[in-house]
Amino acid sequence: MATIYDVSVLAGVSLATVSRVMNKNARVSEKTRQKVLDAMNELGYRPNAVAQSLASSRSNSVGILVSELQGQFYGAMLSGIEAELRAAGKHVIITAGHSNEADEIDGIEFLIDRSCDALILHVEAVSDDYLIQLSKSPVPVVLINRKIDEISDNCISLDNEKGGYLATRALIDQGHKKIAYISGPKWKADAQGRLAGHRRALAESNLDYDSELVVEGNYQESGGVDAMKFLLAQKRPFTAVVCANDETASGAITICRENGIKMPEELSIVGFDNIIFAGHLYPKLTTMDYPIVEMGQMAARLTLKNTYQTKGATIQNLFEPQLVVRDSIQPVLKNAVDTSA
Amino acid sequence: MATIYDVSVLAGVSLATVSRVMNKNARVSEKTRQKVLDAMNELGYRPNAVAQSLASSRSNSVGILVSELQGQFYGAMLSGIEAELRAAGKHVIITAGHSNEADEIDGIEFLIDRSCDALILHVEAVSDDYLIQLSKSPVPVVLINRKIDEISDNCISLDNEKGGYLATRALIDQGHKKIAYISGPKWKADAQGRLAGHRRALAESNLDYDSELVVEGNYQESGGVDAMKFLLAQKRPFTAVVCANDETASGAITICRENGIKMPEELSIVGFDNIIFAGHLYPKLTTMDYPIVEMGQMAARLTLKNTYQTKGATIQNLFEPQLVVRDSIQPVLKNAVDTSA
DNA sequence: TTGTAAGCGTTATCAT
DNA sequence: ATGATAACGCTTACAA
Repeated sequence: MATIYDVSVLAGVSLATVSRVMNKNARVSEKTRQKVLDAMNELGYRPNAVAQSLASSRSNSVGILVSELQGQFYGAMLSGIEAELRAAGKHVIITAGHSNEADEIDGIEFLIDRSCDALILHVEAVSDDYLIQLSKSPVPVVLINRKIDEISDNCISLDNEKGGYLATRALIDQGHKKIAYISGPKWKADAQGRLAGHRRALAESNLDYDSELVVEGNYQESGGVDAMKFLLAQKRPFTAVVCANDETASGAITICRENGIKMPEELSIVGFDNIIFAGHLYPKLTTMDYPIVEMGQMAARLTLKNTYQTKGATIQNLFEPQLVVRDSIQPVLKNAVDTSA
Repeated sequence: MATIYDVSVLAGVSLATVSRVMNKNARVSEKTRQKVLDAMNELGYRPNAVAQSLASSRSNSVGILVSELQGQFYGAMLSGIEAELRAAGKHVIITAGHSNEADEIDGIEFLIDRSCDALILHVEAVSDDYLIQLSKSPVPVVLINRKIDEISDNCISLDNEKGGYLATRALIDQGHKKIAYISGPKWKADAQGRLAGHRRALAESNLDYDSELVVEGNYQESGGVDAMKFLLAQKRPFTAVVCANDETASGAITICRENGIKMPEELSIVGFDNIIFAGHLYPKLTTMDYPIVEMGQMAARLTLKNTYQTKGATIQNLFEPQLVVRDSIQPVLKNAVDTSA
């Protein structure tokens, strides 16, 4: 592999000059510029990124930490970020935090150690304090799906509480009174927010909050499956269920169908996230749109602005979820799930 | 940020000694070892990964290139790889190739420039020659979902042709004779393989290959949607359709339902990949299982073996797809899609 | 077992 | 506009 030295020799100039033509900033005479460029071509020269990083403590790449590599939500988020960054000529280093503190910290340190120019994090387990501290370090950080007041400028987040509220509200507006809820893992902030919104909607309409109808899932199909089995086994009537995300809803729907429950006639369902699949479920899922691709782009844009001085970008820190009405809800009739079946 | 120098001073030893305790290989007296460890702790020392890479041309991380960050298939693949590698203490740098040659090459060079110790690639656009050439370079390469004879030891692939064959065969066995096919992008090798298998199954049973019933999709829901619309508009009868992957099937199913076509009574459908969602579609999708998680793990294991001398690993290069029967197919009756509807 | 010192391939500060 | 040369933080012969 040719080095900058080889190029300098072939071009008959100094190392410094070669470096200058690579980093377009400094002025170099057009003539020597060409000589150098030619030499580079002839040698098939490619700068050693590691050496560049060491010398300049920049890397032209931003580190991304996401909870899981799997899942439509994360996939969409990564796509949004990557597309925007790549368009700006930046590269992306992605790693996973697995929703647990040790892995998240490990991942963050890995990214920093690779001298990423900036970080975009979707972290769940790590504490606010840690992040506040982190944001004081030299490497710019953008948080996605998390809002911390002290560093709110660096947060791109969704109003989860409002989403939970709107989801439940959609059901209440259709006359539902017994509304079950399959939550995400309760230690997660977004799961808490959504559930809080659910409770607010209930309270606002003077509906009781029945803790027996609230069960914790895992944001995955399997959680929806288990939770719905549990709800049905309880034989406690409900006419609608809001699921903390679409995967959960999908699992729940599967179990309902296996139990011969007609949707939406006998049971209305609303999901959360509006992943691509939501529109292909049967019944097509009414859900809260989580503009995760746009938010990913926004996070990237914020990074570009903070770190690479890209200008002209308007930053939107808080996004609003929006109800997407499809086929999975309908007005309540006398259609409580027959718990004696 | 503390450097190795700070540690050496505090511990009262030389740089080399500190380096030695970090790289457990060389022998260091237990006493000095402790002194160094203490100093590291006291300073909160973290080695500079970039400097390490530059000096040693190793990075303890492997580069992964995948076509898209989005999609259940890629997500599963990434998870499989990452889990295995992380368990071995290796990190992962992920980037996307977007199924086009320029981006794929760009991504590969990016990874090499980061001095990844090895590469695991899911590439589609780049030529065999390029990859053969690449595999002669110092950095070990493992290819996933691609088989190139000259470097078959480094390939972890699925027998796509057999999968296509088996999928169609399942339908033929149920008496179907008019079988439509929604392909993946025809320039992709796996799409070609699957379609070839389809044709072989047809030929074997003396069924005509009707090119009017073969339409090209994009491996996504949208492609399934468009393709099925097209097939239905043709008013050319068929009693079954095999879709080149599950997303495609999902889109196709949506359109069928919108057109009042009963599945599987009026139309049998089989997918390919067996992504998680397949079991939650309605009807539950019969599909070819693509053991992508295992294959990802295997790719990781092969990398570990080649690059880090991990031993005791048995490598399986070729995987077999397997039919997973669910609810989306049934024996043919007189149930051709009513094209006069 | 431990220390010395020469790289690794760039960038960046001074001179010129 | 160009050239020397000292970092950057670590690894690794080679000595001791």
